Amino acid sequence: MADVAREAGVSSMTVSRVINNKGEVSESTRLRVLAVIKRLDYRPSGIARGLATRRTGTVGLVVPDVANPFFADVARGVEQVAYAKGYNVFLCNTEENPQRELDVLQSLEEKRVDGLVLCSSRLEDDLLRSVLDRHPTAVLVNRRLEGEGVRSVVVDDEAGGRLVTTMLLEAGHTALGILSGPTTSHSGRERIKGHLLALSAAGLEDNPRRQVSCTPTVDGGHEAAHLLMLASPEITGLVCYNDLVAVGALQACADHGRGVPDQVAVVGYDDIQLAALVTPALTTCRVPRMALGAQTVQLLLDQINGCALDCAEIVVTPQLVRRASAP
Amino acid sequence: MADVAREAGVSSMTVSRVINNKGEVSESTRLRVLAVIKRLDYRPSGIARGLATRRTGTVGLVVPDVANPFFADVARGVEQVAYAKGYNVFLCNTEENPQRELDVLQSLEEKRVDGLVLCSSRLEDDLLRSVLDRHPTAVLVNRRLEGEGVRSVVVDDEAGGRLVTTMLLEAGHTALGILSGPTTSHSGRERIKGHLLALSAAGLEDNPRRQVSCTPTVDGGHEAAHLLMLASPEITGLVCYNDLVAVGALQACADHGRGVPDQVAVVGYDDIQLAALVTPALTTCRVPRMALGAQTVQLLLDQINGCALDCAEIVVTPQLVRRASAP
DNA sequence: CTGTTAGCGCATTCAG
DNA sequence: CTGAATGCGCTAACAG
Repeated sequence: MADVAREAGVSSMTVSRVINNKGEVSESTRLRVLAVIKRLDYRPSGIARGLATRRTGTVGLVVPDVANPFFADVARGVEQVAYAKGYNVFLCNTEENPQRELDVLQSLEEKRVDGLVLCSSRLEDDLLRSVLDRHPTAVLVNRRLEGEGVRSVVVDDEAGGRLVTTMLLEAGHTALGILSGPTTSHSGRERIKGHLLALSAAGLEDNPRRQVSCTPTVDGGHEAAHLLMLASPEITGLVCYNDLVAVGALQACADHGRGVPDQVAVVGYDDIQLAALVTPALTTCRVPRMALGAQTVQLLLDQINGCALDCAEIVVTPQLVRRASAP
Repeated sequence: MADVAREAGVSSMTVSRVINNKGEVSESTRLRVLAVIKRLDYRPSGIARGLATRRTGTVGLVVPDVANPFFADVARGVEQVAYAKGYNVFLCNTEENPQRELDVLQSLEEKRVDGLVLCSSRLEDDLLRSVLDRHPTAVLVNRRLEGEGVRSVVVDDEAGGRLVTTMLLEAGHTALGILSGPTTSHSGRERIKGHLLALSAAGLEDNPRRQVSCTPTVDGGHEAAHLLMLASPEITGLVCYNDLVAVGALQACADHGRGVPDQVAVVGYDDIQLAALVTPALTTCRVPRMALGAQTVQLLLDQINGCALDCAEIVVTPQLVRRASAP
């Protein structure tokens, strides 16, 4: 920078002003400085600037695993708007390991990131709170934390569950089965809640015999659907925990000689790549993952830049993706 | 840091020494300093350190799109070893846009990254060379660049093509068809080369009638396989451009009433998630994507730290994944 | 509109 | 084994 200043016959302060478009600089000197910058191929040091301004133009993104398509999409959304706003993002995997999560959080602190997007933290409330206290600002994804202004962005799985069931109901189905996945899944329970809500909203009773849990795999869905159709042959619609389960259900329908969607409608959840590739293609429910990431950084950057939003929580609603396996 | 020094009754220099384990420090003072650091919850500023040492402990990872499973896996491998070595990684998407690639490369330069992993760069040779000149060190993935020491890590698709064909040959098949994908694909051409090499190594002649190009989709594979089986019914093995094409081939075999793998063996390429989920599960060829990322940063960090490796290029070889659709 | 002074928080170099 | 002086490259706060 000193070189630029000397070559342009000005002080380094003026160069700084030109670079940052701050303060008034006469058009003539600004052009002269710009020319020298170009000629010397000068790039300001973000490091030095960071030291002087205490803002680094970086955010940390902490995810369990980028190779998981869900977080990969979130990461893409995050990177996209960060780029648009002139920020760079540090990507950190925790591998579901709390110790590693603490490690990366500490290293991000040392890197002096301006903000943090923390996805599905595995840390306990108190620990998480104390770690977050050391960071300027943070937004949580898929996790809530009571207390001072830690904002969250969460997925409304109950709404998702309601969505798919309502659609089936509106298409005229009255006997619905649900392959509800592992009983331990929190989001799974939310979806069941939504399912039941939709049922009662339509004036239908819940029939426990039509609900069966299963492992969240193709085989799990296959077997569970088989049992369900045996026990309750009147069923004409199958709500599935996720797309893999739905693919299994498709296989079971084929075994039973029941056409999809004519005799049985099948609907999945997640909208993984596979969903569009099977035959018939799956109608399913997708959480807009990229948008989720995008909204999250948006919120974060707004907060960093003082545009205080008073919302403590954003909830993202899943969307129905209509394909061939159901109306 | 000054606080720590004062509290511990030493100079800041001594604090610096204990933090970095450099220079001799008496055990007693080191313990005292460590205690104060812990008590004050002190975290050294990577920014200040970076300004003083000209090393930031960061690397840039530039990919076309993290949401693409291939690059997501690479990213995971990169992050993994970077973490192990104490580095943080900046993730940047180019969205296949050369201008954006230039942008992120510039911003990474301003962030003063210690090194760069650049995947599938879309920049022309000269431009790429000039950009790379401004960076301390860089490793290219899936791209070569003649000239001074720019190292590359590339996938050996020819070997992959040879691998699958050789396996089929060794299983006793002598009449092989190949659904070779789009003629414009570079890696596709490499695989065909490998296929032909394997054929001639086994003393078999190339039969052009048994090769047909297709779009790299399920439908493309379906149609191409159909035509191939019609024209050359003697074929007992199908080598496919990728897993989607192979799934299409599976469908065509079903249409023709030919059992897989008994009457026709089918083999895919890539090992996408779908490959293990279809019936029969696909035998396929996988490039070890995470390992690719891991090896690449490894190479990069070795170079950064002066462990001069004289290899200019690492080539990663795909692996056979044996499942149900072929021996 | 422009320059000066000072310091961001640390590590390097040299003295003790 | 420890400390003092100096500078990394930039910007904030004032002065002109």
